[in-house]
Parts: sequence; structure tokens; C-alpha cells
Amino acid sequence: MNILEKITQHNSLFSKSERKVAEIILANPQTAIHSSIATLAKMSGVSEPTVNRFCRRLDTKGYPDFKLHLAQSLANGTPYVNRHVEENDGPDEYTKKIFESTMASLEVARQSVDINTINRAVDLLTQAQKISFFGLGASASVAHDALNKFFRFNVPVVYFEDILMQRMSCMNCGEEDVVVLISHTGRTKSLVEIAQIARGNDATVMGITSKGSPLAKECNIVLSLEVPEDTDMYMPMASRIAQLILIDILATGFTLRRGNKFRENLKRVKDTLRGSRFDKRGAP
Amino acid sequence: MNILEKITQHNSLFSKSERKVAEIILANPQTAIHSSIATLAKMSGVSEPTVNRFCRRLDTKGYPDFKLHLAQSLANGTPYVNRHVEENDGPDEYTKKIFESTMASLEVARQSVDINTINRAVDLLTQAQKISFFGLGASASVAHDALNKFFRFNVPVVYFEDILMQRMSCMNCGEEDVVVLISHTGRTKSLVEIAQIARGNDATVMGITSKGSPLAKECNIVLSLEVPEDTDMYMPMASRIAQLILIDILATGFTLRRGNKFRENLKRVKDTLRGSRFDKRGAP
DNA sequence: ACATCATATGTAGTAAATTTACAACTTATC
DNA sequence: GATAAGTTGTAAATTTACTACATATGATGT
Repeated sequence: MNILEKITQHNSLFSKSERKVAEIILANPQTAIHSSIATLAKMSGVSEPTVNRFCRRLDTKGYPDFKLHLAQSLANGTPYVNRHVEENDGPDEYTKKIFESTMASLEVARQSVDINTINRAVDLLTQAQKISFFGLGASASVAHDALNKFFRFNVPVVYFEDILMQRMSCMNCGEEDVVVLISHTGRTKSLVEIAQIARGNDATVMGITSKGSPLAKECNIVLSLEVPEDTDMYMPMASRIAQLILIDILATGFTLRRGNKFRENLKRVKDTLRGSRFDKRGAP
Repeated sequence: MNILEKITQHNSLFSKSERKVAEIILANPQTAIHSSIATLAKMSGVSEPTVNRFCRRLDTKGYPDFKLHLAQSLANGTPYVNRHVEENDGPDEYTKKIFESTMASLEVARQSVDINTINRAVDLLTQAQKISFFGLGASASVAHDALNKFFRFNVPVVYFEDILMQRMSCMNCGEEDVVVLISHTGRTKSLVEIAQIARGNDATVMGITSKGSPLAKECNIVLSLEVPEDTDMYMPMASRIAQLILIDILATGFTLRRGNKFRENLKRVKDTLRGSRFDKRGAP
């Protein structure tokens, strides 16, 4: 992967002249990536083809390709890693760790989403007569956020925190309605019951939950996200954020499906807010 | 620094053909670094010199130098760029774009947080007798989420969506209380009024809002996050998620400050949920 | 020690890629 | 509608990288 390491490791496999090249590159790699093969050959005191052969020995296609690999190795990149916060971490450390862990989790989540399912979910949502969003605990705020987004679309949207209201609302659902249930674990009993009630009334049940969970089994369509568990703090963190992004994606798909005029309508909704705000200058 | 970011930002300075090149590169940067200038020109439907001019406009010496920069950006761990969703994007494209834009925004947000302010905020929160979280619109769900987190800490927490309840709640605040107000723009009139009421009652007002906004001016302490605006969809997206991460950070700081025994308490809270859930096997 | 083979290195020529110079074409402005 | 500023493309020049071949070096076996 890292070509600089590879050079040091492969050292014994190089020929005498190739080793000269290796030395020069290791000594000042920054210069190397900005040199032509001729310059580098002269610096190393060898011929151009030798440099080329050196590159090939490192499994690159040739000199330009080698430079690309070298440049990438030099890019001081620390990819995001899931690092747990520890007891003695100061504010700078835990802030950094939380940001990075979240981003690492999102990267994993990103790769786990199934586009076809998303597309089908958007289909169902656009055709729905009424959309309900329910979640409990940490997922309640996700449902809340979904309400906020879909409410702007001028579609009947329902959101309740109260499980009795949720149940009653599902009792009134019909074939044309979509019920979106949000739960990271998918093991919250009352939410599973709600899924059953909704399906009993022929509503389409969409689960934003983990694959194979009890809730998933009750759903017509499951949007699953694979998010590395953040068990350390006993609080859901990354999972919730991945769910929100999924909501964003669904909302975006929804608006795109509705076309241009619809988006102008969205702008109007936003403009309506103007009266409740101070204008941009900051004057009242 | 990151050349992909640079491309998106300089977009307006490009000419028509140069923009074509930009699009192709942003669409598949991995392919771009392995293409010759001729191939890339053909892919973009422009001439070779245009590609060259495109590179120069980005302050690189030429095409090979540009490729080097591009390779470094891609290796940098963050190939994330703020790209706007477009009308004809399919589900695969907008999903990708939303994930990447969000992550690009988080990267920017991460660099904009001020550790000292966070530390002071955690101080204030740990010392508070009562903590209130208020937000409106999209920020309501963030406040909701904060409630969920801090509620577990066995501290008196307050959260209302209703602005009258918010006002009344603030009327009852005292010197020992902290009121956290969440608003991306910081220009929501009623939230600014609430800040004034809270301060009138000697409460500590903490704003999660943008720097220099009307709301910020009314706060005792401002946690500002710089998040690239995502105006295309007329919906707040990245800002909200950055706010949530900030809540995570504050909550984490809070638990760390409280020490070990406290965290055992958190575990107990979580264990309490067990009764409401199906166990891990998935059996009822 | 010498012949033979294999490997390593360099030279020169070739092919490819990049850049430059200039001409044709758009687009904005008066 | 003429002129100027800016864009884009064509073709030639230049730089860069690669290939084929020749020479050199070194190892191995007789």
C-alpha cells in the first residue's frame, strides 16, 4: 500500500543501481515527485531505463504511475478511524475522537446502503397518501426530523412520541399509507407491535432498522444501515446520524421525483419563514 | 489544499468547457488520475489544451502536476466534496452525493470548533441545576435529541417545542440554570426573545448557532459551527448533523467530568430498557 | 583460470504525452 | 453591427517516458 514502506522492505530485491535510486527517493521524496525520470536518473547517477525498471519492480506501470503512488503515500492522510473515548481524554481529544469516529461510521454506513431498496422506498413514499414516522427513545428525534423534512412537501405527515397515539394512528391507516418505523436495534417491543398493527390495516411498513431484527421481519421494506456499534458510552451516537442522512436521502429522492415545479414550492415554504426571522443584516 | 474542494469552489471561475472537465473529474477522480490528458479531454468532450488550461487555473504547473495534487487529495482520507444534487441524478448518484457532502461539511465543521469554548460549556453544564434545550423547526429535533442524551444523566432536563412553554419555562429559570438554544441561522425571532427572557432571570444562556448572529449576541457562551451552507434543497441538512455531533461532544464531556461511578449509572439506565425489548436472539 | 550463461546497465532511437503558438470562433459592449 | 475580450480548437514543437538492442558485470561450472 504505502510505497515508501514497500521500497524499504524490497530493498534486498533491488539491484545495485536500483538501490541508488531507492536511496535518493527515500532521502527526498518530495523532490522526487516533482522530477522527471531524466532528472531523477541524473540525481541517482544511473540511466533512465534503470529508474523505469525500478518502478516496475514495485508493481507500478511505469514512472508516472510510480509518482502517483508516491504522491499518495506522501499525502499526510489519516483516514478516519473508530477510536473510543477514554477516561482521561481532554476536550481536544474527545472532540477529535467523536468527530472521527462518527465519520468513520458514516463511511461504513455509506457502503452498506442498498440503492435499489432506497429507490423502491422513494417510490412508495411518493405514492403514499399519508406518511407516518415513529420512533422511540433516541430514534424519536430522528422521526421528529423526518416530520420536519416531509412536512414541507405538503403531504399529510404524522408523527407521535406517545405509543398510544402511535397505535391509534396506525389503526386508522389504510392501503395507501406508509408507516416508517425507526429503531437502530429493531428490538423495541412496542414498535414491533405497531408494525403488526399497521400491516394488519394493509399499510406499507417501512423499517429503518437493522437487518434480520424482529422489527425488520414485520416490515414490507427494510432500509438497513450497517453502523459500527458505539457501545462505550451506552448512548446511540453514529447510528442516529446515519439514520438522519438516510432521511435526507429519502427526502431528496422524493423532491427529485416530484420534479421542478415542486421544488419552487419548497422555496416558497422557506420564504414563508422570513417573517419569523431577523434579516441577514442582523437588524431587528 | 484539497484540490477536489478547490474545484467545486472555483466552479464559477471556470469557462464552459473547463466546467465540463471539472464535472468529469469530480464524477470519477479515481479514473482521472490514471488517464492521459488526451483520454480525459475525449471523456470531457473538449480539446487537450483546454484540459491543460483547466489545470493551470487551479494553480498547478500543468496536467501531470495536477494529477499529483489530485492523487494526494484522494489519498488524504477525505475524498469528500460538497457536491450538489442535480435534477437528473439517479438514486445512486444522489445517495453518494448526500453522504459525501455531509462528510465534507463535517470535516469543515470539525476544524471550526473551538475547544476552549467546548470545555467551558461542559463546565457550565456540569454545574447546572437544570438544563433546558430549545430549538424550533429543524433545530427542534436537535434539542429533542439533546433531551434524550442528557436525560440519562439524571439531571433535571427540560425540552419544549411550544414557544409559549419555552417562554414560561425560562421565566422560572434562575442563576443556577443553563438554557441551551439551538438555531443554525441564529435569526429566529422568538428564540432570540427566549434568550433575553432567560438572561433576564440570570440563567446562563448557551447558543449553538452561528457566530455574530442576533441570537449569538444574546448568549453568555456561543458554540459556533462553521458548516458550508446547503442551500440547494432549501432544507437544512449538514448543519443539523454537525449540531448533533456537538451535542454528542457535550454529553461525552459531561460524563467524563462526572467520573467513573457515574458511567456505571448510565449502564444501569440502559439495562432498564431491556424489559421493553426483545432479546438479542430475536425471540419474543 | 577460462568459457558460458545469466543478469544488470546504459545508449540510442521511438513512441507517447504534454505544452506552446496561433488561428477561428463566441460573446459581450459600445 | 463593429470592435474588443475572452474561449476554444488545430497543429506543430518540445518534453518525457519507454523499447530494443548492445555492452558490461558477475556468477557458475569445467
